[in-house]
Amino acid sequence: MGVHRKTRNLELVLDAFRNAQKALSAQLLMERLPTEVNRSTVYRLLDRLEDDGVVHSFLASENIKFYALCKECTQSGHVHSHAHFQCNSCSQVVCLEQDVVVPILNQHRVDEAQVLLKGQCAACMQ
Amino acid sequence: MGVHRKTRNLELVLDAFRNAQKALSAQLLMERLPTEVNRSTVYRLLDRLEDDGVVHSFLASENIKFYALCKECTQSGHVHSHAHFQCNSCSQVVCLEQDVVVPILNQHRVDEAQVLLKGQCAACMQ
DNA sequence: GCATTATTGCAACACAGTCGCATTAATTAT
DNA sequence: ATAATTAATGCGACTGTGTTGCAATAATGC
Repeated sequence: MGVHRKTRNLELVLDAFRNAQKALSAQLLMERLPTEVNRSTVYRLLDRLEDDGVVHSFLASENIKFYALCKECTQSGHVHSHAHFQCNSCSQVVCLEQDVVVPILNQHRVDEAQVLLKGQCAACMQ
Repeated sequence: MGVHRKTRNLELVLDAFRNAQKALSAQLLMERLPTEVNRSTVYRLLDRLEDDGVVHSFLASENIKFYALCKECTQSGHVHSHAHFQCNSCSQVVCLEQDVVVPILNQHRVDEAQVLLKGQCAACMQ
């Protein structure tokens, strides 16, 4: 787990993710924190949490990195064959249950698959 | 096709993609152009080519947008269920032939799937 | 050739994310 | 409990990708 101290900021970040129940960008995360936390600190916390297998990250629209709590990851390596969904209307991002069938390639060795499905979420289709 | 003029820069960009035979970021593209072309111009050309269905774009590592020539796209809409592969060692990005099986979701309507496979390419495995 | 207007280059900007460094605070040893 | 250690933080400056307004340039149609 590396060296860690149980700081207030760390708890705030984890609480935010638990309450959100979805993926958050650094920006969205900061907006959800009850007290202001420095931008650098937030990025550093996210990096650490990712290293420790607590959250995973992936890219969504507009070149923005999203983070979400991991369910099946260990520190030794992230396992993220599950897909992510982003709504083109409200931009919300969620982790999906579905695993993605990673094609077998003879020219390359695939270690990881990042899958982002885009479309409309239930709320925005009404 | 919108309104277009056959400019030297446009030809240079298209030639670069044809010669590259792989996906390029704006940065990589500029490095491959025989004469210097302004950064804004390059981005504007890429936007236009994407609108016209000539190239498609997707995000790779480090939040960098890559572009590649389209083979089956029309102006009316891009079709990109094929996957992309990026090598973790040399960072090269290529389009794969394989189509991706997009899972069926009852909570969302999926319009598009962005799939980035990451690992090691043949050249880097030696 | 001339007029029209798309394209270009420039400079300034916006934004996500990073880094060095001095300060603060969580943990450990005494 | 107090002091020492060092991880975590905040700040400011910075990097890199991508965008935008505007004046100058050049491709096209006549």
